[in-house]
Amino acid sequence: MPKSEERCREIREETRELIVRKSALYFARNGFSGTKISDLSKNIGIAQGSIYNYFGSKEELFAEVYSISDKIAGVHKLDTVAKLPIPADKKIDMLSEHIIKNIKKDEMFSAGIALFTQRMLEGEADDAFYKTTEKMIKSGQKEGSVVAGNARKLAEYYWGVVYLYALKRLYTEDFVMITSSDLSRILLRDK
Amino acid sequence: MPKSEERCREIREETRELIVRKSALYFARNGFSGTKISDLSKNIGIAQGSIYNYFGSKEELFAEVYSISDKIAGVHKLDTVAKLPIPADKKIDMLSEHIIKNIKKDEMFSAGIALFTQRMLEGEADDAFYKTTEKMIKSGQKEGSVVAGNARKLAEYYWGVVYLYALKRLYTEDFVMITSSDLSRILLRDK
Amino acid sequence: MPKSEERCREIREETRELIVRKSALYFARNGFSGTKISDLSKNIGIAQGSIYNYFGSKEELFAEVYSISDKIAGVHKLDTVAKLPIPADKKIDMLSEHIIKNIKKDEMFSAGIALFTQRMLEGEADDAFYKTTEKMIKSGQKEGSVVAGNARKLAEYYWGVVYLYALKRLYTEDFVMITSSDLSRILLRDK
Amino acid sequence: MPKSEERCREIREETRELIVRKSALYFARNGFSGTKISDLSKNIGIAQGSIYNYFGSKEELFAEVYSISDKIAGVHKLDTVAKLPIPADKKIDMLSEHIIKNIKKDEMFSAGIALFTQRMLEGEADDAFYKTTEKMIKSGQKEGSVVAGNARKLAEYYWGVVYLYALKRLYTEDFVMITSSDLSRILLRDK
DNA sequence: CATGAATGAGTATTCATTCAT
DNA sequence: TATGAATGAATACTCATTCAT
Repeated sequence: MPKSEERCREIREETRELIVRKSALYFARNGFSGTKISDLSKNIGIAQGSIYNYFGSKEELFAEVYSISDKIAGVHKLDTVAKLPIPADKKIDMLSEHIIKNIKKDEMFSAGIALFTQRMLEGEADDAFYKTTEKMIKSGQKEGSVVAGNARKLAEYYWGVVYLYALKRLYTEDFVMITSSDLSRILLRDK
Repeated sequence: MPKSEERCREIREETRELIVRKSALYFARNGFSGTKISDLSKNIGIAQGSIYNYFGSKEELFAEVYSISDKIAGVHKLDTVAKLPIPADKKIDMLSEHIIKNIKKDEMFSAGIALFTQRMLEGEADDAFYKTTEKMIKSGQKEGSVVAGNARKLAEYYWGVVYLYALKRLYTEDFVMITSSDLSRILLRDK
Repeated sequence: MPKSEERCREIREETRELIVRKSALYFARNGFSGTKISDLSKNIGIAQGSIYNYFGSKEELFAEVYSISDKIAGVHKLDTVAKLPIPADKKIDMLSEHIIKNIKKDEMFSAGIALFTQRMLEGEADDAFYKTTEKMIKSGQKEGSVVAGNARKLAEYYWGVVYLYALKRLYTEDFVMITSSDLSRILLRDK
Repeated sequence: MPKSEERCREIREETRELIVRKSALYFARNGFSGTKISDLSKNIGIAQGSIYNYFGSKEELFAEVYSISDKIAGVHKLDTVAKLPIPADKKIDMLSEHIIKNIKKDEMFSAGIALFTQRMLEGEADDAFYKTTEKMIKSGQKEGSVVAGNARKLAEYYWGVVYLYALKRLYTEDFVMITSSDLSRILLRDK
């Protein structure tokens, strides 16, 4: 019965995915210690024991969530944008627009950003990510559109602010969102 | 012979203060759930039981820490600055310098900021604080030194960035600090 | 495959019942403060944590034990006896025989009586219970078989003595039990 | 300064006495485990530490309280009454009157009775006490004034009821007291 | 001796994890 | 594989006792 076996794997994959996504939101909001497996399972709508059919431990689940936070946040989009044959300031505007739009409409995006950045803060995550931003910044500085200053600092600053608004989105209903041009202005000179 | 009542109160006050200050740093770093009373007591250098001579529960201690986070961060300094008879851009520069200097040299300041802002995020803290910043921003906008835009948004943005670097300071050794003029630039037009 | 929901409820009900019954004996003997959850769990034969799957706290468990003490003691039997179409002195004799027999043979009965009466002493329990006894006493007084005196006083006295021997049964091996006619004589005139 | 030394011992003796008496009431009401040193000290009006200047431990204090419970209850009065050259029924009436009067007017008497009887229940206390009562009962039986039955049983029964009303007095305001003749009737035939 | 803050062993409670069904 | 009751190690909290003043 190859078909049923196939279907089985599918279901398994779906459940696993469900767990990871729902957990991501919970972990992003409450942190590792602030998240109880019992809460998680209630939130997901499965039994506590079931989680352990997919992940060996809370830590393992968290690691998985961490490791896909970049996918959730769609961080690879950055590379796509970075490679476009357009001026750096355009790239930065595109990026900012993309980010602000997604923070507004997609809670999961915010969770991804929050987790990904926390991972970065703890020195675990992909340095390549900052490197790409730095490159964009340096091009912009050469082109005269980006403010002066250490490129690494500016990259950290830019993403820090993104993290900040992802957090705000996750924690409160009631805050005033910045615009994509506010965000871009971190890097871009006033015109 | 009983201890002098005066001396007794003094001792209590000192110990209480010690507990709160040391706990603040710990809570700021590890959050509520991530903080164990046993760790705290080790860190403070007193017995676990002693903490309960001053606070009824971990939650109560945390509430106290939260409630004094503004004092730890010295938030009232903002009022002093706001009242000075100088242009808004000068005030903002002074404020930014004060903040950046303290984040660099005083971990406790960062802890205060972090806790205070989290409290704000949870909608518990003093709105008056933002209000003061907003006023400064509006004056600056009239004077032409501050960028256009909703004052509340700008205030939240400014303090958000402060929070961000307080967090960075608390979590990692290794990050590139922004300058006070980077911080001021959130509000001030490029010259 | 999930356990049948029916079976689950059954298991829960059984375990809950087991905990309450075994705890009742322990609480009756040692009081609230004298009872440790660790002792209870050892005595019941389950893990400490399991108790907390059924009761939120030691206090809650105690309250439950208290609240069913009347069922444990089978206090409703009193109503049955009270309604029989026989003279009051016969009813009283039947009641006394029932009580003395059960104190002798059933430790749990004694525990129920002890807890129920303590609850009464604390003013929490069912007054209806005394009322029924009072009625029986008043009938007996009209019929000339019961001693003169305030019916409430006699009822309290009668049940007080029952409580006393329940306590003796719980605390010591070595005491001289009264007979059912000793007990009845509290209410009945000498013939 | 022999006088001052004398006075010193006196004060010490008074404080010790105060502790024991106040503790007796507390222990009688709440039992050993239900009594906290902190409550005790608050209740007595001295510091916790001070109690340890007089007693080595909570257990030692309790033992002291236990050991004087007979003095508190004035149990030796029983011997005095027993030796009077009057019929047993008169003795019993006198005893009952004394007991009921004191339960009504003196909480401390009730505490003494409660503790003394509990000690008896635990098999620690003075058997001589029951023996005296038994003798009185046996005389009364010979004289025809006391009901038939095992003297030990009757003695335990009589004092059990005394204990019961001492407890009621300690726990509640609101109960109907028996009369001394109710109490005597446990032992005496109806006339 | 009196005091009350400090102590830490003991007790209550939580929660990640296991396992029989 | 899904379930949720059971587990016990980890954690929060209490309280008898000590001790510097």
